[in-house]
Amino acid sequence: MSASSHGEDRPELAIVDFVVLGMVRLGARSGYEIKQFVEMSIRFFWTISQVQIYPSLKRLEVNGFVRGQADPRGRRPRRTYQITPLGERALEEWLRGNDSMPFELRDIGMVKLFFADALQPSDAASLVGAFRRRSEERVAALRSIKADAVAAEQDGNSHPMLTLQLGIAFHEAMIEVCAEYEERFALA
Amino acid sequence: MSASSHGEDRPELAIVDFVVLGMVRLGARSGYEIKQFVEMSIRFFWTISQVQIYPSLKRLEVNGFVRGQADPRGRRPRRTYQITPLGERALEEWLRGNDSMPFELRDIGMVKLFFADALQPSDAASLVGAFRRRSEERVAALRSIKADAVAAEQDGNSHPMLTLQLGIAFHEAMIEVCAEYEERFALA
DNA sequence: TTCTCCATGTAAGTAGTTACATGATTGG
DNA sequence: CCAATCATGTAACTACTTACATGGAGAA
Repeated sequence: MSASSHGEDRPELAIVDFVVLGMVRLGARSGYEIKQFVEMSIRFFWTISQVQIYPSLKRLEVNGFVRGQADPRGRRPRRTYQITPLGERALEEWLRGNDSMPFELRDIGMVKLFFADALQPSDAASLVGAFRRRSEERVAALRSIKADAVAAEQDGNSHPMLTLQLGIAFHEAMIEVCAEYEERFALA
Repeated sequence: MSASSHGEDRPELAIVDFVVLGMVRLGARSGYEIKQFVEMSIRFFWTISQVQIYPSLKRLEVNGFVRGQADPRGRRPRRTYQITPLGERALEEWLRGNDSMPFELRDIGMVKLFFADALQPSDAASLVGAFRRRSEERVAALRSIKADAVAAEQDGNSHPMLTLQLGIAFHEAMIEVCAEYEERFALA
């Protein structure tokens, strides 16, 4: 029943597992740090909740993709992880697999905009304004984490910067289209 | 426990219900047509599966937001729906509520790009290329449904056109950033 | 000592998907 | 008569979230 290419009894990995694996590769050690890394980087296009992380680390360990060891801070228990060569290969394989790159954008804001003709013109206009402002805030937030991307770049990881630029460009495009629309509406 | 403003025993509505309600308002009659409308319009930023639609229509009917009637085609059973004034108000209220417009973008493609430094440079480059091509295809797909947006516009619904332009601008921005990155990489 | 952060976990729920099943109608 | 489309449904599952619980460590 398992789709594992080895036909063994290892748990099948989900997307969250590759995200966790990728973050361990980038230096996140504990589950707690992984959550922080996600919040500082990919949260603009992917989120994971704290609850998902610990079972995920277990699955990765069972598969031999990470090695974990008890690493308490004083009397506070902690478990830290490192990626294994097997894990590196698994991550690469997942990244190369063109099987699973469906375009998947889910945005309630856009849905609301789509239906905005159900509103009074003034309410519709304020919805467009709210949408535009949301993107303005996001651009500011993205600009504020640029230093992290620069740091990653100097560490040999240039793609975080690429996704940062993509995010900024995305929201700038939203702002521009909204502004044009608002202008047209103001003239009418 | 129910958050219904009337404190009654009506089922709480989820996002999918407002999407269905909005589509009924735009003229989708049966569950089948609702699915088609979604595929022709908002599928680029929101999808719903066929399975969700029929329970959703029931919830909306219980709430009095749509009126349904048996409307068979020959011996094939069919149920068609219309939005009620109460439903119009509920939709407007949901659209106006600034409570639930969190930015929610979930894109595996971007996640893969973020982690692409784990790959050999050539593999990373082809991932960027695949990402760019995905957006190119999407722009073409969006351009091909422009006629529908124009038709909607002449029908008094101008916001579908706005979301279409947003989609096009979004992907054009992705293409541009990727192209720049690819150029830089090619020189290195 | 009290607040914030570090660190992990359980339980219960909501949302959404895939696979499958059924059967009528329409057009070539 | 055969394929595509119309039309609805059930069952089982995966993914993800929210709420809650616990407690040590470090700083003010």
